[in-house]
Amino acid sequence: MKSERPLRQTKARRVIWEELYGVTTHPTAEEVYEKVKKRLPRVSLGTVYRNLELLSQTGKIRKIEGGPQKRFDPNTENHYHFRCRECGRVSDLTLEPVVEIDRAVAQLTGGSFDGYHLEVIGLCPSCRASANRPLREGSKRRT
Amino acid sequence: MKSERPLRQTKARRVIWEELYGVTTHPTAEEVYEKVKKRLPRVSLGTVYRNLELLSQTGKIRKIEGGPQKRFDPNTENHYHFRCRECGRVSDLTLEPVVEIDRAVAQLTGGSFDGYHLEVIGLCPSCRASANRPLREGSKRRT
DNA sequence: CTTGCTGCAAAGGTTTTGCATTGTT
DNA sequence: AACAATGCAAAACCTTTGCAGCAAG
Repeated sequence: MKSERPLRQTKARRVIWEELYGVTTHPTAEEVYEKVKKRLPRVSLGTVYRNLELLSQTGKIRKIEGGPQKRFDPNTENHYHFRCRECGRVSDLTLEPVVEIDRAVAQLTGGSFDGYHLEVIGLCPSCRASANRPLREGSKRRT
Repeated sequence: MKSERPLRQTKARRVIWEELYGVTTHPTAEEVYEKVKKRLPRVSLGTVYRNLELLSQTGKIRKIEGGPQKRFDPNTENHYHFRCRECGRVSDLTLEPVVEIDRAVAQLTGGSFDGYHLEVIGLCPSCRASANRPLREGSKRRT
């Protein structure tokens, strides 16, 4: 059912993977691009997008949709996310998987589903702190 | 903390709400626009976007992010969604809220969060059916 | 009357894509 | 030598926004 591809090992691909591996910041494509560019100055944004897409299709990373930009997570294990409604940053919710979710979802879909995504929305500690100040300027930009 | 607005009752606003009320299809802004245009031919996409945003800010509808386009749901009660990885359509998962989720999330965030969204990814029955056919053509377009 | 709302169109931000060239296998 | 992958730039997509006129309160 699933055709396999050659998947050549190229410099760009390797560096993109290396820059993603181990980080817990869930960077956007743009952020990955900036990192990679420091090591491969001639890399293009398009290449970064193409590889992030490929990597997530082959299951090596996870694509996180839900905000204005897609984000990418090298951690493909079953875990949950917290998204700050103010700055847009995504962090991990490190709790052990709620077995009730898996059970309920499996029952509901008759067992046929690829996976699920649990995302909690709130104010991150940093933004909560600045929210208590008089706020001199509107905080609009998402980072 | 929350300033209230006048919120005038305009024709566009009312029709947008009426077209959304009661549907379970989680339409995109474009889809709402198409519906509304049949009753108000001069309505503009911008107006639809502005009102959908306003309606979700005032809590009358729910904004569903997660795909290439935002979708809108008149059902603001706590419920979960199923998204087809093929056609992109979103349907409701009608199970009673998994109390364990609320409990776990509350514990994890120290009780401070706005809400959460559980989205299951899989193949909808319709797309599963066509996936079993020889498939003459690639199915790319999201609807 | 006041000012929020609208239509229109232009701009904005993010992601995708066509094409000639380069790099892997 | 084949052909996947890249860089570059243009295009595609979805959403937001400025502005002048309209309309709800």
